[in-house]
Amino acid sequence: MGIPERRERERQERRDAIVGAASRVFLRKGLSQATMEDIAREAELSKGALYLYFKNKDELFLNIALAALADFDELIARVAQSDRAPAEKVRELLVEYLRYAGENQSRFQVAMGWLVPNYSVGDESPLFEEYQQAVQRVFDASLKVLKEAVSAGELVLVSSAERTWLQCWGALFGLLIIENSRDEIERRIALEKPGVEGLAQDFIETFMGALAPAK
Amino acid sequence: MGIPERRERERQERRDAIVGAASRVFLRKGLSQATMEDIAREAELSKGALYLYFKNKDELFLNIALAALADFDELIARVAQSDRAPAEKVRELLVEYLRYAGENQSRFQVAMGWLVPNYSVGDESPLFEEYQQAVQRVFDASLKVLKEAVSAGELVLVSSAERTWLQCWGALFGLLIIENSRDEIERRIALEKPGVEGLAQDFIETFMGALAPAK
Amino acid sequence: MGIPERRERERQERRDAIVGAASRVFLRKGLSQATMEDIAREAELSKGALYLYFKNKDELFLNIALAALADFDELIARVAQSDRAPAEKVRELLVEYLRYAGENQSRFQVAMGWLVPNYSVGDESPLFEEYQQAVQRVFDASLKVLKEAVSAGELVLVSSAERTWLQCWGALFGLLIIENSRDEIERRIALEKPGVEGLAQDFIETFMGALAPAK
Amino acid sequence: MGIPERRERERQERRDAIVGAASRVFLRKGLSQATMEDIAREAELSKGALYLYFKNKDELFLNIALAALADFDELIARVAQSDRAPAEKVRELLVEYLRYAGENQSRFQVAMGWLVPNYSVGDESPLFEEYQQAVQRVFDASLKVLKEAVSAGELVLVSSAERTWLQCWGALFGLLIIENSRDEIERRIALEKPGVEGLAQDFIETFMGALAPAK
DNA sequence: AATGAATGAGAGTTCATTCAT
DNA sequence: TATGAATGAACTCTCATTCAT
Repeated sequence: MGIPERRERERQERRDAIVGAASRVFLRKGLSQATMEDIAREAELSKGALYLYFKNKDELFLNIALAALADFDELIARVAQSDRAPAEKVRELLVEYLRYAGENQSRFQVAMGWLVPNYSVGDESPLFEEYQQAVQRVFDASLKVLKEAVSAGELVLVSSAERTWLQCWGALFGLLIIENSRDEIERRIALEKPGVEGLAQDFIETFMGALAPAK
Repeated sequence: MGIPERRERERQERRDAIVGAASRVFLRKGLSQATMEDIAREAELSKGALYLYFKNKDELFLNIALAALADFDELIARVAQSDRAPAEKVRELLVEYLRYAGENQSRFQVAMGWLVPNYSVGDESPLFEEYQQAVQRVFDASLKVLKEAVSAGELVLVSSAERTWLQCWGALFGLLIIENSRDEIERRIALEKPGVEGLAQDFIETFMGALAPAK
Repeated sequence: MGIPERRERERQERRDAIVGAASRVFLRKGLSQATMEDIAREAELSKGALYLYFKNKDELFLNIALAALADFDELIARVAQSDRAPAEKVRELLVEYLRYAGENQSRFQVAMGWLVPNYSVGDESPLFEEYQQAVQRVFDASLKVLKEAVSAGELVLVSSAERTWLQCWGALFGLLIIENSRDEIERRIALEKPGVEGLAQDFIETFMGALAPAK
Repeated sequence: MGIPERRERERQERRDAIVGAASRVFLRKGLSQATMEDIAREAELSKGALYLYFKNKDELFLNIALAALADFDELIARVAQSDRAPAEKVRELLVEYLRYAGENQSRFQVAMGWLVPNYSVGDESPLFEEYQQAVQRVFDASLKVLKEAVSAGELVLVSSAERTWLQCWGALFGLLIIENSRDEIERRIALEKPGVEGLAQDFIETFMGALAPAK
């Protein structure tokens, strides 16, 4: 517990603080509208200080995305190794996914934000490839959970596992966007309570119901 | 059909051409990264000319969204007035919605883009209120179609019509985003054919199936 | 003499004005110390306007250098085609070179400035190759004039033509720098009149004298 | 030899090490493009430590120049006090000058760099006057060596001693720049071997030859 | 009505300098 | 004495908007 250790720990804390500040700002404004000035202010630092921790704006973004994807890796592994029945694992995976998205709104949205045109990042960064691989890895690992439930005969698909999974993921993605856009939506549509809350959660039931084999 | 009429007609045509050009550019680049220069070039006009037709970039954006919403008004009315069975109207509505989204990708994405943080526009524009009202109008009109099918006993819902409709709309929204982000996805995930195509289309069947009453 | 012609002419004039302003600033401050702001102010324009005429700072610099090198091309061709005796052409070339350097101090210094470490320009610009080739062309063309005088037996060299030429060029380069640095030098050394004026001119006589064959 | 003495000695050694590191960096990158970070890394120190020894970047620069000028003082004195013939002292001085320039490329370039616009330093520093005086002193001392050779009748000048000396110095300056810019030159001109090497050396012979009286 | 040159605020990024430790 | 994190001013470059023609 010497000085270098404390330095290193503080450095890591500061990095994390920046990542947190940046994801909040990215969530609020979107990648291209968020300025380094905004992020610095949110992190209560000077603009220049950001560059002591991240090479540039793209790498800051990619680090956030990678952090979320690393969390997914872990989440998926935890579910896969649990001792539930295969079909239960699928449900558990979806539930955990939503829980994570709810608890880490900003990080989650940033990680998934590339689906929207102007989020896209230049691919020159050396981190970009790492990021691509992480997306693939997460997709594959979660797909594997579904496939095992199918192999076990616990779920029945109408199309390929990949396509089914994409459909589920895409629908949840849309529903999460809507849940997260509550303010924007309420500025436009008057809704009865409970409004948009829990939409994605409900979808899981629909989805699992549709895959359960007729008894 | 005097000269002022022709003038006015030509002015409107030019406005439409700009709206078309702008939505293509917004689709390609996203709202904040599309420049007025880009739009002018796409419209084969000078930058300055854009300002003769639209007060600023925000109003240009809002006009696109309003154009799409006007198309929806028409589309919904057409379906509502058709002589199909109520439940069929719901299916028809969804199919038409997707068809429109496919045929007018750019206009559609722009109109729906406000759900995503970085698309959001300042709300100072006088057009903004008009836009809000249009969203509400479209939502209500389409919701009415669903409610009629429920009243007719042709569809059975587990939760409120509003909520069901939001769920359907949100899921389709996510799936359309994914279909439209094919390139970005393929940069990250290797997929077997047919990739992301038709995901939303398939979802309609799932959705309608879930609502059909047990016979 | 229509409007487009006038536009084009004005555009070219503006370009030239910027080139002039930029070379004055580059001369005063050096490439890396001169800011686009400085240049804009000198040209009585806004910063942004510079970018309407030149892609970036490097290309602005390279355009100046290329303009000077084009002048050299012409100058050398004019001397080479004159009907003087070969050795006289060499002297003429040097005299003209100095005259040009005197009359276009800033442009000349900028074109030659790359010999000094921090003038150096990134070599990514497509203009850079053109620039390299122009330097080579000027060097070769002027060297040819010297070689002809040698072939004609009018001059006698102790080492290779290339090396002799480099020596002459290098010495003149140093002397011109000193002449152009009069202010800096006078801040440091008290000199009798005429100070540093005409140093390079005098050197030509020394140089030509050293090459003339003993009779 | 108490503790304070050792302290002082160590401090001076550290200063010298920084001066050495800085001149290497200045040589590589030029004054304005060398960063304090670069210098600190080269000196294997932290950025902050540089400021314990030098007030700011300008003073660091001036210290390098002063160090070189002090070396020149010594060099000139050594030559002046040797027991050679006066004309030989002149040659010796030039040879030693080149030797020093070759062996201390970086220090030399920095000391002489003020002749080139972009090296120039603000003249607010209190060291600036000292620097000016040192330049004058070196120039006068070396000029005296030339004058003695002339008085002794061993050299014959066509113009004033001062002017002759400036001419020699300027030409050598140009040639040394060229020798030191080998890389930049080779990026632009294809030269036969030996390229630019020894150009200045050769010039000394030409120069001395031109001053030797006809026997 | 239309142009496109011009503006100027503000973006990302760098770096000399300061300062708590 | 030495560190290196932090600052903030200055840099290059972009772009929505204006305006003379």
